[in-house]
Amino acid sequence: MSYQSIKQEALNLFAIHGYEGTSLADIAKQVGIKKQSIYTHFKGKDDLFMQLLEDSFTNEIKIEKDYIDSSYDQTLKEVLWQALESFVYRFQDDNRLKFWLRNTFIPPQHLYEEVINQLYQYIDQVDLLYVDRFQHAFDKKEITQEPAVAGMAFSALLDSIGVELIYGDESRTSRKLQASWQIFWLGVTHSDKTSRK
Amino acid sequence: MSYQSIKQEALNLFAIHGYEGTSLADIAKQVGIKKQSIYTHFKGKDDLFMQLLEDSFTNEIKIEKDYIDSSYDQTLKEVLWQALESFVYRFQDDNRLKFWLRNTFIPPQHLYEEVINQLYQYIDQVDLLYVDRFQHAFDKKEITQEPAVAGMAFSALLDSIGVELIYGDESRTSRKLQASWQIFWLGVTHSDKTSRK
DNA sequence: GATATACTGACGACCGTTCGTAAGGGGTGA
DNA sequence: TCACCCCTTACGAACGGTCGTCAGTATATC
Repeated sequence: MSYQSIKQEALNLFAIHGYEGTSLADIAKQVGIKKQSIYTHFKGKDDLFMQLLEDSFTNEIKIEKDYIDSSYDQTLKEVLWQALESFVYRFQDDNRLKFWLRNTFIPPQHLYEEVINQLYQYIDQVDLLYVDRFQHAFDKKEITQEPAVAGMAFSALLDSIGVELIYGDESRTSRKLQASWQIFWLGVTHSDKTSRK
Repeated sequence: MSYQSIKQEALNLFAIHGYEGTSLADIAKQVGIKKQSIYTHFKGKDDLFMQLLEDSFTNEIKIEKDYIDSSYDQTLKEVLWQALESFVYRFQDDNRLKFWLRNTFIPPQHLYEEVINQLYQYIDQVDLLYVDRFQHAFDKKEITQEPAVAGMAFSALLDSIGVELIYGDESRTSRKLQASWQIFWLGVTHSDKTSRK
């Protein structure tokens, strides 16, 4: 079924070259059809793009939710580190995450509203998941810093790894991940009571 | 002189809409001339873009260097916090930083090599500046973690703030900056003993 | 025959770029 | 002072391309 093929190839191309950098002719060529045939399955370029965005949104939310929900019997340290590792792995292995990151970061101008709307939904939902998980760890005295603060800092850590992944230098990504993680974990488990911001 | 005007307006547009999202006609319109007139001053779109990139590169390097060089009599904590604040301020105030971040993050495909080359030069030089500064602070026992690790972690912090700035939610940027900074500073000053400062 | 799918052909719009030309100012020599 | 040339700057017209899109048609399946 070329409906799926079109989606697959479009996802790959949009992930690498972005919306403006990918033409319908490029997509059709990858699938092995003519660009006009895309209109049999989609209303147009915007429709195709938005369907992919919604798919990715649903997919990313589900992955995060499943992972966090099934993580309450592990230690927070394990959970977070694995989350970081799987983030790196999925970025390199699967174009869906790359598509999501790239096109929410730099959306096509005329679809900005709709894209950013989905992005904010995603951020809110994921943040909620993490805050709950951090609260749980805080109650179990795994961390000493407030769950909201620790959650925000972890979210920032994920962002910075995303940046590094897009920049593309693997060894640098690895070093930065190691360093950030080390400092982060020391920070959230800090025990000096006299310390304040 | 419209040479400067073209540069100025092109910088603004490239910063907001990116390379592909900005046409020569758009730039010319902002300046108040026709698009053909741009060719009086520049070889073409690529030439204009690359000149802006080099300007921004030089500018960013100089700002960082001047700031770090003149910071050795302040405490590291002050220096880093001010660096973060001025990063946020400059991003919102001046399009040059926005241009630099956006177009090194997502460069036009056919200029990828040249752009990424400049970016790596920038990263290397800035990292060097920071590592030296962190080493200085380490020697003065302002931090407990290794300078290279602390520097990397701080660089990651900057990246994550950059992401948040581009996402555009101001209150969220502020909260994330606060949280990340708090965790970061606790992390780099972490000690096994529960000693007061 | 109805339906789903993919094609040919063509469209208007916009893209970056080139060419020839016109306007303006400054310096020069008569 | 004036006429001349040069050089910079800007523009109209047009080029070859690519873009997303649409209408009409052919083909295969059931």
